Amino acid sequence: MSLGSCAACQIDLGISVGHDRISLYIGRVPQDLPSPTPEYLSRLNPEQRRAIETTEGPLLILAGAGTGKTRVLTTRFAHILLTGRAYPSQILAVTFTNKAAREMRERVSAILGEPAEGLWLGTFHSICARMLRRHAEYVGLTSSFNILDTDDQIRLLKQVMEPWKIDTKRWPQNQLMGIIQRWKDRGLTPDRVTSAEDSDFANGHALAIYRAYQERLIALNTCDFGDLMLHMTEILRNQSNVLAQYHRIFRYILVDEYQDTNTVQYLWLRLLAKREHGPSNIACVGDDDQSIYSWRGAEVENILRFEKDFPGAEVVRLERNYRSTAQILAAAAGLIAHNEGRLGKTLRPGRDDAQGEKVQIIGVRDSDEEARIVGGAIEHLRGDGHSLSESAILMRAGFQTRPFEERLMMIGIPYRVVGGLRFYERSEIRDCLAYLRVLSQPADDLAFERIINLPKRGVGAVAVQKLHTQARALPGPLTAAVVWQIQEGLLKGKSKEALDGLMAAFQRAKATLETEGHVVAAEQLLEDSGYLQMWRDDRSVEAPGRLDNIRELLRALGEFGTLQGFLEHVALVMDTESETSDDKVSLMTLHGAKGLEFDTVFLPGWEEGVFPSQRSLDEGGNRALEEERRLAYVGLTRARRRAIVLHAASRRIYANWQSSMPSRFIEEIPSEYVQLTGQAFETRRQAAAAPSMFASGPLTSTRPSGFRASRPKIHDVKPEPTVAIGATVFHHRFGEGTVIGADGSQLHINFENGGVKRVMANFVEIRS
DNA sequence: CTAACCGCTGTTTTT
DNA sequence: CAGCGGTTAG
Repeated sequence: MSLGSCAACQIDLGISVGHDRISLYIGRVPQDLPSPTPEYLSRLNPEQRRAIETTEGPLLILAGAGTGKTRVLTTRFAHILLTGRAYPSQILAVTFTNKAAREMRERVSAILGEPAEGLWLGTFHSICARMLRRHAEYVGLTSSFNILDTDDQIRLLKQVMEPWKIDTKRWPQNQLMGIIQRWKDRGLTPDRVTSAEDSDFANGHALAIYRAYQERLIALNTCDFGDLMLHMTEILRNQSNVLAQYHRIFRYILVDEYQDTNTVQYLWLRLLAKREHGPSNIACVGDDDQSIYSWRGAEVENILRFEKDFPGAEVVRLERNYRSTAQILAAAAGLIAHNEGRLGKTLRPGRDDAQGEKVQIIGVRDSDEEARIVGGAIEHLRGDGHSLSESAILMRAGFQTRPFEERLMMIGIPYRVVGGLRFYERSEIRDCLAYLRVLSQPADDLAFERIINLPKRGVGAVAVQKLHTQARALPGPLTAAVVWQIQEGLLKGKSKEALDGLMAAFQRAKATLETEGHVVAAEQLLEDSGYLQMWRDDRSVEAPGRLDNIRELLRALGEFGTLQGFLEHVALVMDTESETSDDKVSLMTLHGAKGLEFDTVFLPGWEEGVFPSQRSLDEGGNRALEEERRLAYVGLTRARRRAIVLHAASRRIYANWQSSMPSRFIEEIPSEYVQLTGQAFETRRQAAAAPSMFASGPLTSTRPSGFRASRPKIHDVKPEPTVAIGATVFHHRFGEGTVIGADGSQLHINFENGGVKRVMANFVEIRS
């Protein structure tokens, strides 16, 4: 994005045409808006207006679910512009998702009546990337640095770890990656990690490896995601001239989803917001009750602490909910009230609708029945004229979609799984991207390694290893090592031919890039390197589809002015705008559902161990439980009219059946807003009678984490019966059968009409 | 350097 | 159960 500058006001601007247009527009404001209440401020409630009209000084907007948060944020943005307080380029607006950024941009445009361009509006990462390209040299990068994906990060770390000879069985690199990321989330460069922050990972080598990893990233002229924030924050901390420059630019700062900010994001914001003279015009919108990303480094404390960080901050609470029925709101409020350490907010119905339906809680036998009931209910709703896109099935984990997909497929209901594998994550796309990355940035060894033997060129691991040694000696990137080896005649036979050809392809593409542009160059590179031919020769069923995807990639490439612009888009945006127009039921995780709403929401799998997830509880104790509860709250508040919670008495986890208890969250919803159906009564009574789970269950467990026994346990609702071989038993699904063997509590039963099956003993009734 | 096999390990994922 | 990574055998 090229920025113009405006001599008159001494600041960087967006596209200067935009500047002219906006300033003209602002100049007309008094005539255009004669009434004291401009149109865009009408029909807002008093709190919302306060959140918009309090433009000066720090402001925290606590916006509960469905209280018009996005509307407030966008109107505030527009209000600042329309009242002439700032030019578009003087407002910094940060979101977490590209979707939120896009939405905000569109809605601001709608209020302004023209496209909003040249704004500092985007995700934390995209804005940092944009800044970092300008100041890359301060951290030893050049402005054309590449951004690595998670896959490359792990591969790079693996390489870096090698000299330490660490037993990756005991100390998996994924875990170390996690530690490094947490450090980055907290704004800790290797130099800032104190001994107190250090990890005992691999006998205390973690920090040294982190340092080496960072050095390697710089050498490759690359960044991982965390670096975008970390480097930029470091620059703002150390380079007062750079910081001053941004202080001059940004008059107003808007932050969305503040409860999800991590420490670096907080530090970055604080640096930008706190200026030597003048107030901090920073407005943060968030909801502590919807903080569900602590496992990714988010610190709820940031929002809880806001008034201390920014003394004199105003706090506005948005509590009028315009989304859900009174019943759903009351149920959700009752549930979330079980959390401690909240800022405290009570959602009130904002519209005078009827009360609506109670939250339905349905107990079922197993996951098949759960899917059958949900499928049936959706069919029913469709029969009553409701469109499928108004229903969603929200679950704790991605793999839970499986039975629902099967069922919906069987009964012929179209569905869409949101958050599955994304376009840019497909292997053929990543291969192509690797080619393009090398073209744009020959020092990107990771990209080069991915494609050096793809298609197969007879360059194996051994050869690559040799190149690495070579590259280290030179020192330089792998591509340079290859060129050198060819020149020196160190390569022979097939591998020489192959690498010669590959390097020539890059050379030609580079030339074409200059003369005919990046699209032609990309196409030529993929052709000359033999990559496209590889798929054409592939006789498998997927091959044609993959070629289609590559064609799509090239088409998308054409939408960008430069190769680098495109690569940045891919790295940061990752999301391909999916067709939302089709009438389909949405299946997604609760995390994926944040910010969305549906008339009807199905919430399956509300069982102890599943939701709240046993793993969370084991690892994070009470903190994690509260986060799980917030997740449940997010789930319930997605529903406009109907929320249906389901729980199964037994569920197949991996290989075997496990009986499970209803989630404690079900208990926690006040009973007056709930309607129980099916076996719920039964199971809950059993649960209450069974000593334990609710009172002193695994919540406070001191069991060491990571131990295999910590996986979801079998909750013995009934005492385990002892069954003799030869006994006749009855099973609710398979009918009568004869016990022919046993394996612990698992019985081998020969059923009359189902053959031999293995069944847990407490699932059968003994007949004789 | 590839192909077959064993054994382990299973959340959530805005960027 | 199933997918992946790592090892081993050809």
